[in-house]
Amino acid sequence: MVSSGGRVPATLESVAAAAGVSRATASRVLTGSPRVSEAARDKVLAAASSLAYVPNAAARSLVTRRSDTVAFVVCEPEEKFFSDPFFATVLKGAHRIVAAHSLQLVFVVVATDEDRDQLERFAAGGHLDAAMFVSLHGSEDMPARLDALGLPVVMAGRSLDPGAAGLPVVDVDNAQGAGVATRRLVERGCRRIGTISGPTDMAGSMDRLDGWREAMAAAGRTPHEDDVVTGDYTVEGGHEAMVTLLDRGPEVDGVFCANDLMAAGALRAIADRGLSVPDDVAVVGFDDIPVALATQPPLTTVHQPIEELGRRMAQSLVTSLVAGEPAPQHVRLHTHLVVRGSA
Amino acid sequence: MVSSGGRVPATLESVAAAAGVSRATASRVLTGSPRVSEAARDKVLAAASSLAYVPNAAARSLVTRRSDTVAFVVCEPEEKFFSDPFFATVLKGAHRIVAAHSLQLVFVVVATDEDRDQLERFAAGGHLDAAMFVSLHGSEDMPARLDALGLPVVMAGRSLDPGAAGLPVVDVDNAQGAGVATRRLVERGCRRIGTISGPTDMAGSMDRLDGWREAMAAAGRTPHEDDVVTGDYTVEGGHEAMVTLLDRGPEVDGVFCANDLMAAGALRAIADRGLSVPDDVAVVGFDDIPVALATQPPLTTVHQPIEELGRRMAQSLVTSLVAGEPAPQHVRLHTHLVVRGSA
DNA sequence: CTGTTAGCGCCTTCAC
DNA sequence: GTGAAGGCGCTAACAG
Repeated sequence: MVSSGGRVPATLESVAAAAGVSRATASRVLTGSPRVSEAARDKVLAAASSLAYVPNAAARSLVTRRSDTVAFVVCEPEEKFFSDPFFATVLKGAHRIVAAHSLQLVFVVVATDEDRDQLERFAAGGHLDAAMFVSLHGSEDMPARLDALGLPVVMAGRSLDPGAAGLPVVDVDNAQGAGVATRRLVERGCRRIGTISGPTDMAGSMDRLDGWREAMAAAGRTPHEDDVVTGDYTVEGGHEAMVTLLDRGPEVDGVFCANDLMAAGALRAIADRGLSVPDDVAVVGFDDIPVALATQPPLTTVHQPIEELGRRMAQSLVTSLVAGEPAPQHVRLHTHLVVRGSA
Repeated sequence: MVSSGGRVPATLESVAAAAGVSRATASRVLTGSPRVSEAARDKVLAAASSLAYVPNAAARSLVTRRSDTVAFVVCEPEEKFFSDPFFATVLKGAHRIVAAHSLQLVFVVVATDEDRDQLERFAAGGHLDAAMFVSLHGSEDMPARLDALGLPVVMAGRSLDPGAAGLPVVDVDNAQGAGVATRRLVERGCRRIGTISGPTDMAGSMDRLDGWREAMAAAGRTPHEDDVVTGDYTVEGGHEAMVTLLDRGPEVDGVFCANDLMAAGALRAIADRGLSVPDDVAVVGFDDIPVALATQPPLTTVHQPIEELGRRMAQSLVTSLVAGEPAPQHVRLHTHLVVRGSA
């Protein structure tokens, strides 16, 4: 408490002096080395606390060659991602685990090739000990590039980049989730079931589309290509896509949307047409974010454990960082259907 | 390109050697010092690029005593904040500016006193050059504590902590925005206008409530205390609050909600009652986040420039960090009413 | 304009 | 168990 507004930074040197021991011993105590006597330990600890000692991060990092920093990388060429609560929830989960291990989380956005190079040198410069990736589009190569630098890496969902094959992934069974959603529509008695898919350059989108296709086939349906419209995971995109779907086939009476935001947009398009949900058109979403409760009617949707996704990614990095063990190659989380009013 | 998967970290020393100059000169070139000859500069730059040299952050930080790191601090005792897109949007704006100045953004959540102490020592340890705060509840003292450490600080919205008086703030005129919203309800002909406020321990919530009160008074209305219900900025909270409002006064025909998420919940409660919006009850929200487009009907709401809020906060820190100038004490952004279907 | 000389604060062999 | 000494990679005077 001595130096509250303290202008004196207190170094290991001063702590050692105050404790009447050498710098080496003080260091041993502070890093938790076992080879120190009780007495010395007590004196050092007392001195450190009375001087409000805080180890200098840079100095430590310089010699340990670790930054105790983990990156949360958002690969977002189109910046739509941010308005999706999905993103914040993953971040929250990741932060929780990372903080519990006294690591710091740096937030990085990669949109341009310049950003990519900058991130790579950032990592090469020793700023980073590991990185987790979210919202991977197309053949994003940053996971592979950082992996090549020797950093532990993990991705939320597969990457379409061939170079990323074999890197740790945390995801849910998108195809299965989509299948459950589609089956709900079938069992409800929908005659013509369409789908609004996510961007075609994202693995998860494609898996959900496949899930829809498979479930349709399993139900003996042979969907027309007109019943598939590609969206962009936004409310507006979902609205537009639904308009298209309705224009192409006014008899559509069931729709599986690849995320809740698009489902919310679809709901609005349906209402604009004077149609009612779920009687005229039943709608199922994916994610189960808060907006699913705010729509009219509330959304029937495929729940995925978003926060846990973030936790598991962080856990994966911590495992290979702290424990030094290899990270699990693929963690797959479970989804389940939450039935509300829209289907 | 030589050492792509390079095991050789390349130091300033090696660059200098390769360029045939001293370490000092190499350093001057790399830090952009003017006092270097063309020739030397070229040789150093060539050597650096051919060796894929990346300066070691820790070493530099150790001597410059700057970390080039800015913290984005979320003071969130109740962790509801994350599901609000508001949060992600501020983060996005802040990141943009921070990245443009080659600073890194570390993401910090403060929920417990332990977190507070940890953040303080993190800052004291030289990890941080500045910090911006978001979602300030009650008398959160971290802004003041970091300020006491000598770090530039900025807050999104006022803090109720007396110690934070005088610290830089970026916000909108909440009272005015609430007033515009309320007036809309009055002009629409609503007879009994209620409000769902935000948490009472947040300055912005109280300002919006005041704005409602003032506008009511200006319109010659003397609202009953029953017409004020405190919410928590979540969809569920808004739903509950609306139920209460309707129970207490079924004649309520206008409601100002302190944010869009609560407005979305209110919409649902109204629909559950078999009432229609805006004919039976008109609703105005605050924020203008994407969910405002997803509700049925879409929300009439007070737009605030959320991303700009983040940009301005970052700008404030950059100003006092890079330019060394004092940050603007109070930046106030503008709001405006966006009329959609709900009022 | 450039090289030389000192550390920045800390961890870590290496002897004792 | 403990101290002495060296050096991580870089910048910043200080001379020339």
